[in-house]
Amino acid sequence: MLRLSKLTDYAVVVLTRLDDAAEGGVLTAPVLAGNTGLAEPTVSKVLKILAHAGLVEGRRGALGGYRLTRPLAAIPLIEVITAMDGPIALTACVDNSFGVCESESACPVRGRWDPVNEAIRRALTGISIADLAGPPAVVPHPEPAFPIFAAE
Amino acid sequence: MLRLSKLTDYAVVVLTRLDDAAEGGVLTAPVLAGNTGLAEPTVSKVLKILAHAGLVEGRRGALGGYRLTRPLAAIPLIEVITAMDGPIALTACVDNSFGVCESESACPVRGRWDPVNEAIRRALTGISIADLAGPPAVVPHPEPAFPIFAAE
DNA sequence: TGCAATTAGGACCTTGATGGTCCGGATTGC
DNA sequence: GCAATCCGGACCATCAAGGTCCTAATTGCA
Repeated sequence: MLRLSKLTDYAVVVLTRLDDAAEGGVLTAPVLAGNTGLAEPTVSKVLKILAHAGLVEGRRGALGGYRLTRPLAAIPLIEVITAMDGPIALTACVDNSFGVCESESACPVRGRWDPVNEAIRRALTGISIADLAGPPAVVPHPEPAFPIFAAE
Repeated sequence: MLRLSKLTDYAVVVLTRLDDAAEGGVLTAPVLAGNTGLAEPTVSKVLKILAHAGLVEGRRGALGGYRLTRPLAAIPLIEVITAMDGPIALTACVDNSFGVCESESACPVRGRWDPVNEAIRRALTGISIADLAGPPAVVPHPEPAFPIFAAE
């Protein structure tokens, strides 16, 4: 499906909600869980990963919480995806690790996926979380009366 | 990881090998399995899916086999990915199917993934299988002495 | 007409990653 | 000292992907 994980989706949602915090203020995981409608442990997990990637900052103790380290506009989408899902690599034999592919000599596309990854990487670098969150422009889903999408 | 399935990888390999067939000639699944180093049932599965998508054509009976319906250069990568992995949709709530997301009203990125999908789709449309298979240009993997890539 | 080769279309099982929860420890403010 | 909160990890369940196999349907040839 070429889909990214739900955690990444959650991460984007949490990040946008985290933007609601007052200047310098922090939001706790339970509060964010309430705002997003996600389960609290899940939100915690997402925040921990994001904190590890340096996208958010956690402050412990009473009055603790999380806050963004940068404005949403300064966070490219690819950074969130990389943090949550790991590096973009469409196939196993695409990174420079050899020896994993038993039919290496017979493989005609060896090392050929790199440009594809690059193309996707470029496409994802130009989009920031702010682009995803807003502006509160026209919602491209004007009340579809029935599901157009054919389930896979 | 934002990776596509192995089957898709196999599909690309099989397609490029299928290109080796003489003009109008066909290759059987066992032969292709031998050429690619993949297991025969797996190759069969891939070919069946590709045939269903109209990318290859199967001919039954003795002297049967598979052949390409188009030259590799006329097959965009995205078509293979769509055939093997299904439509490109990064998140569950991205297609026009509603009602699956319980926190729909609270979700600030609702419908916002579409441009992302579009960006990726565009990036993948410009690449053909022929681009992946060849030309037999410089291999971008000149014998790396050690793995540079940090395993996830 | 019968037989062999081959694709077509599934069913089936196994395995691994993902999603999600929980617990103990460390830190901070009151 | 106590309560609130993050931090780090372990843990388990679920589900889709990967892979194999079996039974038709079709085709060419003897």
